[in-house]
Amino acid sequence: MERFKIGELTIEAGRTILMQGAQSPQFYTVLRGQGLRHKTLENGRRQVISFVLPGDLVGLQAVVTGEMQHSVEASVETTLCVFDRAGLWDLFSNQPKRSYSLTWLSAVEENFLGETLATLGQRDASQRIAWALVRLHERLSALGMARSGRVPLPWRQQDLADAVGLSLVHTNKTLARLRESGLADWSGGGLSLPGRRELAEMAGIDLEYPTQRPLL
Amino acid sequence: MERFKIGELTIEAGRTILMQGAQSPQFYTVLRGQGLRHKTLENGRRQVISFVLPGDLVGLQAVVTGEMQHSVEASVETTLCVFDRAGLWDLFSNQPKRSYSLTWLSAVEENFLGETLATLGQRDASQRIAWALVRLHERLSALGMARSGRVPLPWRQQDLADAVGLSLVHTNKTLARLRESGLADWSGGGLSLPGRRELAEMAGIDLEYPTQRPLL
DNA sequence: CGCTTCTTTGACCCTTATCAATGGCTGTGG
DNA sequence: CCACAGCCATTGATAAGGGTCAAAGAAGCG
Repeated sequence: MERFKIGELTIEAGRTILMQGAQSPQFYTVLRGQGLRHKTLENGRRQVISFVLPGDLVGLQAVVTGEMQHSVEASVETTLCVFDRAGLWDLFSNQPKRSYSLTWLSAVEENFLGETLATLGQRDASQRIAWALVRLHERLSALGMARSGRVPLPWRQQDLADAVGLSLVHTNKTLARLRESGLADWSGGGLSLPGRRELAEMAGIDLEYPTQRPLL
Repeated sequence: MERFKIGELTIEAGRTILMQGAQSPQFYTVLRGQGLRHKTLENGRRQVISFVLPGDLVGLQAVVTGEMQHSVEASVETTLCVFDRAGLWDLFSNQPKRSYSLTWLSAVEENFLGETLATLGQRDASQRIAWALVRLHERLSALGMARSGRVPLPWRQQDLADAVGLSLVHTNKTLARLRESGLADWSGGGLSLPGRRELAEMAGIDLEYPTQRPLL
């Protein structure tokens, strides 16, 4: 793999990694950090497509499609592993295992987007929030980023709102309700879920589903 | 490619191709026909993930992830090209070009899901409907399935409603408004868009974006 | 020709968006 | 060290978009 790796890149918090509309000669893998993908519509509204965590692939779209259809930004300082567009072809030619992993990642991501779609399309406000919190907590825990049940959640309420398709105000009020009922505590950039089970049930999530991801 | 192709499979209208929760030793490519992917939630509600058209890949998810997270059904008689799970590995080992196409397809699909997400999250009812109609018309036309501007749309209003996250009733009323204003005419299983430009503008779609797809 | 499935329409109301302010925290400069 | 600016969270009031319910047409089908 080292052969295809050009180098590492560290991006400071708040900076854009890839811009919607941009072409990119490179794509990345996240080594450390957290970020988000988002898309800006013509009407000025913003949709957060997904939250980006270590192990995620970023920018393959631009390499393959020619142009990014969404932006990716770092929410905290983030370190990326850089690969070259040209290397991608080498990869497919000489590293069937690795290219398979790549497709694997794509398929899992696609799968997750399908679930997100179902959430936006068919669940009400509290279910959406519960769903997002449980999934985030789950993924971050699986990455070993939990410290006594608390995982880092460096995003703003506005980001979550844009992710689940709710207004900031309503997101805030829904979060407040969850906090009061002792199910979820998101504060100071950290999240813990004392009522993980209840939240999962509320959102209609099957907890026994450990969606694994391969590393490149 | 023929080496990996096991055979062809024809499914009659209304039948399920792949069931949510099922494992599948095969995956498919659509040769002819139309269908839809949908996901059923615990609360009984249904989300249509996407509409399936010729050239689409179906069931790669089950091969890669182990289990389908959504169902796929044929809306009209549909012919599939069948590939074997084992063949997939051969493909990656010996056909870099083809495996690249596979990833390509995945990436494009992922991209499209992102746009769908933005639609459900950030657009109102008429924008969603307009978006869906324009996109469907666009893809079907690109596939050469248009006859004097009219493309086959064999789905029910309920399917469209479940795709864009609206109720059947509201979808119906929104469609009625579009019909009265002469922008779109969906009837008798066919769709024509006299007001394609206006609809695209209403939905905030960039029409100059011909999302191409490779064939396997 | 009766049955089922799908579309259409009207009435009512609930969830969520929007608007508008206030409060809290942090960093910066005087 | 305090005042001020900026960003984000919080809260209340009001309104609207879309959901739900219910029932009546249409249309395909055995």
